[in-house]
Amino acid sequence: MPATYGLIDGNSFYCSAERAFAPGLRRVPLIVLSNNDGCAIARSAEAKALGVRMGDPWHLIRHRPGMDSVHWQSSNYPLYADMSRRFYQVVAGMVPRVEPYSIDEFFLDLDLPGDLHALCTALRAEVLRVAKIPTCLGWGPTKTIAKLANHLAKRHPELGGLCDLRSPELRAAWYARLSVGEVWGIGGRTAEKLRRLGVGTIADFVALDARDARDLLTVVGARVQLELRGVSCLPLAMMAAPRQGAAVTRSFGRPVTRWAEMREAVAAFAHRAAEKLRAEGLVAGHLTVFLHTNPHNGDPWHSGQRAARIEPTADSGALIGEALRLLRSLWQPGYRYAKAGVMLNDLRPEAGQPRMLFPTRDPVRSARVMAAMDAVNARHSAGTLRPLATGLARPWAARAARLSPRYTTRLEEILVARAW
DNA sequence: TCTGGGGTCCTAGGACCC
DNA sequence: TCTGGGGTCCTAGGACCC
Repeated sequence: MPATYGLIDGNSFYCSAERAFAPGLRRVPLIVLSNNDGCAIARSAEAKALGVRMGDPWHLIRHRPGMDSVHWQSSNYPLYADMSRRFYQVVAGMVPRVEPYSIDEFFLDLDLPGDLHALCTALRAEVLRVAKIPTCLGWGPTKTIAKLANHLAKRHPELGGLCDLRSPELRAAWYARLSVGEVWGIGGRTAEKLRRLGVGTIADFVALDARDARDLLTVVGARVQLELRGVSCLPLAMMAAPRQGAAVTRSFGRPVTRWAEMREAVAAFAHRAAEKLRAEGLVAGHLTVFLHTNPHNGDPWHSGQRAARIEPTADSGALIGEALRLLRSLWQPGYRYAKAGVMLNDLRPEAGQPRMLFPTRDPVRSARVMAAMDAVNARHSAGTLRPLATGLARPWAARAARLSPRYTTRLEEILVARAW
């Protein structure tokens, strides 16, 4: 187990990714909106200074004073995924043991010889130079402390983007000043529960009797407490754990009221989920479909969810068929549906699946058809070939009014971008 | 008019089974 | 008066994370 864990993450990662290819965005307050151009999910420092908060619905705050200087972008996940890959390559080139934690964060084993401060400074500079992503880096004896150190590096610019929490004395000083809700794994609900019991700071929480921590917050909270005390419970996992599920869920660009539209949307979600499975060589033995109306706008509420065990498969047609069968039992006309989704679970490797005694389709033929479709879509672009059930016009598709070009993965979009 | 998507883990009651 | 226990699966929801 490493003696020192590090955490490096990108500052306002999606904003930084947008700015990497659009110098004109570098000096303006910038936000990136969630799917459907809904909420602010990334804000540049300038946008934060203007009071845009994480998760603010843009349509509710855009008319506030000062907001007209804020530039917004639709989210562009292929771009961010590619920027993340570049970020990772730089990090992995300088640190031997790296755990990808999220699209913009990596845990590091910093149990390395030499001047740690100098290494971390060089790492940040190299990520900025090569991947064009500004970062912060924190480190300490456990992952939870590294996460806290990273949080401090971000919150306190005077630290120069770096924060070393290896010293117990330094940690104690910060613990006394910081709210327990700032700890990784202690969310708003838990922080409020603790506050009502007189546990306000991290120092209060660390001083809590271990049995009380466990009784109050289960094993999860007990582990957080141990980690904050400097006892490492969370190892570095360089290999990603096998995924347990694959979900495709979307808010619609406008309310869906017609069965034909809902059927097409759910078929498209099932097809996309099937593509995710095939990309990883997995099949699913369990499928869930859900739908619901808008919980925010006063529309009559209706929601439903239905699941079924299925013959393990990654075949788009088979999964669409199962999804639509479940959807039919959920559909109630007369409602304005805002969102639906398909979730696949009980995933396992396709290879080595036992042969069904009475298969309902020819598995060899299915695999050939899917492989051919995936190959065409990889060579041309996603959605070039797809099951007809997923619809042509797609009136339910999410809004994305200001999508940046996929600078790093689509040559034709760069050419369009240059013509701007 | 417009309020994200995709994960993980945990809990709880009811149905059903042996 | 006393009315089993343990397992799985289902639906639903809560909490947390990015």
